[in-house]
Amino acid sequence: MSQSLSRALQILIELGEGERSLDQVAASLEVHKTTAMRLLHTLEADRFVRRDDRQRYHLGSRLFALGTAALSQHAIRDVAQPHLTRLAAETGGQAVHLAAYENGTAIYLAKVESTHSVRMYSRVGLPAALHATAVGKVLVAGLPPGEQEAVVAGIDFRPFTSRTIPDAAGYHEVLARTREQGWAEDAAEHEDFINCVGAPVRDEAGRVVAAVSVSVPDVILPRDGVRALVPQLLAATEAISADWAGRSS
Amino acid sequence: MSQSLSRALQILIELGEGERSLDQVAASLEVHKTTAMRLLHTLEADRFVRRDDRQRYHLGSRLFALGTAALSQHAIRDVAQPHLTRLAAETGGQAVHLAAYENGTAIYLAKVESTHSVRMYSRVGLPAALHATAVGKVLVAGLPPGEQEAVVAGIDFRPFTSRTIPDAAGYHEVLARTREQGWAEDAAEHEDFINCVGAPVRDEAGRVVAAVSVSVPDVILPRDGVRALVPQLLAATEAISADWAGRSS
DNA sequence: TTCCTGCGTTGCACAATATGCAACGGTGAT
DNA sequence: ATCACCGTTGCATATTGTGCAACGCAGGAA
Repeated sequence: MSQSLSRALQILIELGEGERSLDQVAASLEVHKTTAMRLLHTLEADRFVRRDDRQRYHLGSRLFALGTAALSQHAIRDVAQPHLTRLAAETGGQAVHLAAYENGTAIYLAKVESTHSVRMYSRVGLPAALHATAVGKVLVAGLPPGEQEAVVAGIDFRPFTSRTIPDAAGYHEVLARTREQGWAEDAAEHEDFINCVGAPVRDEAGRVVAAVSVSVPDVILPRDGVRALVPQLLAATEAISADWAGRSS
Repeated sequence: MSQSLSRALQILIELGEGERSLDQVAASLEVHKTTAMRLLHTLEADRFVRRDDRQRYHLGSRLFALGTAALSQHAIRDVAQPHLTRLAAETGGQAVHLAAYENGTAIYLAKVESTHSVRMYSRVGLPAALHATAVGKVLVAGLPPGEQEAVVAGIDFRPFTSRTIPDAAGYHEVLARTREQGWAEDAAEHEDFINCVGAPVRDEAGRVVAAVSVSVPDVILPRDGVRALVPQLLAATEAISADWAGRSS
């Protein structure tokens, strides 16, 4: 679409991984230094990028402001936050995530860290695998049929563990079950020894607007034990849906 | 420099203020709908922008991730954080700010909220007025002489209160005093009834890399009382400078 | 000293790329 | 039925972004 803009966005994404020099940026974009320079200068003028005294480029301060603004524009986050915290407490301090569908991906919008010192690879703003997480399944299952098909066709069924769903056929079955029962499971399909359950948040019209999941390491609770958390999960998502429906009043 | 990129950045900045339609974006950029559309589509493809079901454009989820990445790339923030918290506690729960100079402006990098329920107009990521805040004075006073002059020449001495420094002449005096005494004051120059003191954080070479300030409403402490906080402020900034110098080991 | 290597910058010629226009296709409100 | 609003498409034009080559500058090595 817009080549130069698209390149500039790639620069920002790359700078998100760490500082770069002009030549490094130019090399990874596969463009001439001149081109990279002008993009960087434009970004710098609006504080999207900053240069340190060693001439290395970093993400600029404008992104702080936009980052928090972006968070507050996902209004569902504010509505859900107290419920997420409560859900985490009720389930014994497990990790709780809120995610929403956006543009072919599921994105974590909020996270309550587990009180058990277990590391999970997730972070607010990063995408969640659509085929290997409970929130991913819930969000895809809630898409209108047309879009759903397109999205599933675009999924790379890359395995994370030995239990990751390997293909579209298996995935469609899971989606059907998810719709029937109103919640989804992730049985160590994304990270070994971690089971999750997830359920949808819906708006007044019944459309899925977000998904909530609870993640529990095997050592704390076996898979059946995690399933037993579903009623509490559903109570939370229903409460969020209710708050969401009544928000503008 | 790069026109299309620059326009796209304006879009992001504007979306930071709230949702917009395609026509609104095109109007405020003063370009044709087509142009705005292609920029928005490119931004959307990389999740910098998202469209809701009513076709309104919002900031996208990529900005969450970049926002937090940008914060963590300002390493001074992590070094300073514990000291800021302690300083706030030592001074009786006052508001404490950390700011750094970037590209002609001072930007708030971190903030400890006051425990008194006083609202201050500041937020992480937003710029601080160079001529009307303690951090602004400290940061400008610490610039190399050449750059300092250029920056002062670019300042718009817009008054915020009746005590705001009105011109460059007065400002230069204040900068000289700031350098001599090693700290700066803001005597209700930015917000009525709020006094601040600020001091620099320096690197190994003595260059100013950031500034810390304490802000106190008149009702809590008069101006002399705020000045009495300077020793604690300096202790904090010196501790941060020391940590900063020894960080890479 | 001199020679590197790595960083960013400038000026210029070319054409690829972004732009504006005009017309179209929806959807929802009046 | 009509209007207002929102987004989309195709196309001709020249503005705009691009690549090249040469330059400046600093720091380190020899």
